[in-house]
Amino acid sequence: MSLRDQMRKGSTEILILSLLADQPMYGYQISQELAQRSSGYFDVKEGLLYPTLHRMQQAGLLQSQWQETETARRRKYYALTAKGREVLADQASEWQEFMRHLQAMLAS
Amino acid sequence: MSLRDQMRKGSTEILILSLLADQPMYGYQISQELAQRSSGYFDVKEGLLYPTLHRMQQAGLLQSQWQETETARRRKYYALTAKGREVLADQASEWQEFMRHLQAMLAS
DNA sequence: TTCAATGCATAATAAAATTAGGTATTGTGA
DNA sequence: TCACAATACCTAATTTTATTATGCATTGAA
Repeated sequence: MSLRDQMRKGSTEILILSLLADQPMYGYQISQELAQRSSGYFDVKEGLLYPTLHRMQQAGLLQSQWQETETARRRKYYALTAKGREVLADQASEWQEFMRHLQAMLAS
Repeated sequence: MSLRDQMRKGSTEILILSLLADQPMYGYQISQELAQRSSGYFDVKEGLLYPTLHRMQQAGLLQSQWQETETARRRKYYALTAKGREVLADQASEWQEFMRHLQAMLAS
């Protein structure tokens, strides 16, 4: 595993939660948006994305809904639940705390 | 695994490298120093610490040396190698980049 | 008409964490 | 004195989260 891959461990959930706070999205769209908004930095592979979405739904953070498009291509849209919003707020402040501590350690 | 534990994934190496940049330390001291300097935030368990130190030495980032104390308690001191210093610089900037991107995603 | 892109998914494996144990010495309070 | 906490090293079994590699199906473009 590369250095960059390794340090991204654990950030997948907050990224997804953060994205979905804007609006519901489907899996493929989530991966595209993450890459686009980070200029390619965040690149969540499918083998990680879908299991993570399923796990988060199982945990009650997301709800999903199949939607048919005009072109008959099926998409499963995910949206934050109330619990998902709570967890987003919690995780965001936890990440801030983590980054603050890490910054301090790197600075000294 | 708790939320905090999860997000600390991948940060162990940079923390160790960063600490040892100051001075050589032995394993137990490393864990104590990390906890103390972060007011208890960073708490690297022994089951992670020692295998990590061994792996980093294997990778040529650290060199170690047994030292006997006046009380006959043995300590294995670890010090950064030249390669370890390079890797520290690399990882530090990678972490800065990661945090910058994550901040951006959380802000939007 | 083939091939890239879209869109979902799972399986096998790897890396890094956890908990739980083991060994041994030293310092301390009841 | 003597049990127990702290110091100091280590490994093993397991869990979590990542990777790569698949599979299936539809759509769009060269």
